[in-house]
Amino acid sequence: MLNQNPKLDLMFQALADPTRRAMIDRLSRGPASVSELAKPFDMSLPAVVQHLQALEASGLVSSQKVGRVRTCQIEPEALSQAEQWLNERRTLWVKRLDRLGEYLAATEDEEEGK
Amino acid sequence: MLNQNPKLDLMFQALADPTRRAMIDRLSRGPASVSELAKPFDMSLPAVVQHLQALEASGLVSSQKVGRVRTCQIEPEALSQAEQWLNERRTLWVKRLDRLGEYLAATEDEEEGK
DNA sequence: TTGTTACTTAATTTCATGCTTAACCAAAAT
DNA sequence: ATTTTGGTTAAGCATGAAATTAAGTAACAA
Repeated sequence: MLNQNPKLDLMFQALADPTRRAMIDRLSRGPASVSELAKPFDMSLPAVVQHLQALEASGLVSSQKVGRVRTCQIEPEALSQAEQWLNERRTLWVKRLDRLGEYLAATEDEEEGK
Repeated sequence: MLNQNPKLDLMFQALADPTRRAMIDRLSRGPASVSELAKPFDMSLPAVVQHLQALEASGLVSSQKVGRVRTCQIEPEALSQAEQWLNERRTLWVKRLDRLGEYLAATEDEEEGK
């Protein structure tokens, strides 16, 4: 079938979870360690790390370990890809609506011209 | 802490499936009936309808039934909401990076001035 | 060197998702 | 009136995702 883009699957899947969106929200304000990221959540650390793995697998977040601390940050380019997918479809639709509107306006003018 | 916006859960969840994205892609080119939407997929009709229900539950797609034909279309406002969520976080991050860049440039100037 | 911090890995349980077939309904067509 | 078309409902099944606890490792601190 059309449009096999498995990276988008992983991105939107990652974004579907409120915990993971909250993590992205936190990271949009600056980098954070795993335990900083975990702090707001009432959830075990391994659970948080699994969410983080989903975010990294999707490419939305990256991380490096220095000493024993893993620091995470947003990958804006990946966010942008998801954003663009949505934007392209939406504007296609909207432009179609615009053309339809113009057509209707034109045919109304014809009616008036009779 | 959690779940400020459950509608976003449903939207991103809906977008995570390639079949459903292909449906949105199709609908971005204009409205379609259920069986038109189903045609490209090697999948039973009930399966297609279930995907459609996920799209409608999320608000990304709406439909009306006339006679025995259900016609579906995109809800651009919903697409836009998902788009905005991504855009806000990304631009927050990017602006932060810009400020950091300016700061670094400024401290380098100081070094040079010594 | 001993303990604490900051994760990491593994095993398990529970619940949701995506798909199927079968049966059903109601509008159109013949 | 009967059949076909377009869609709906229901039940069941296989898979995968989200969480848990328990146990382990490696860095750093006392």
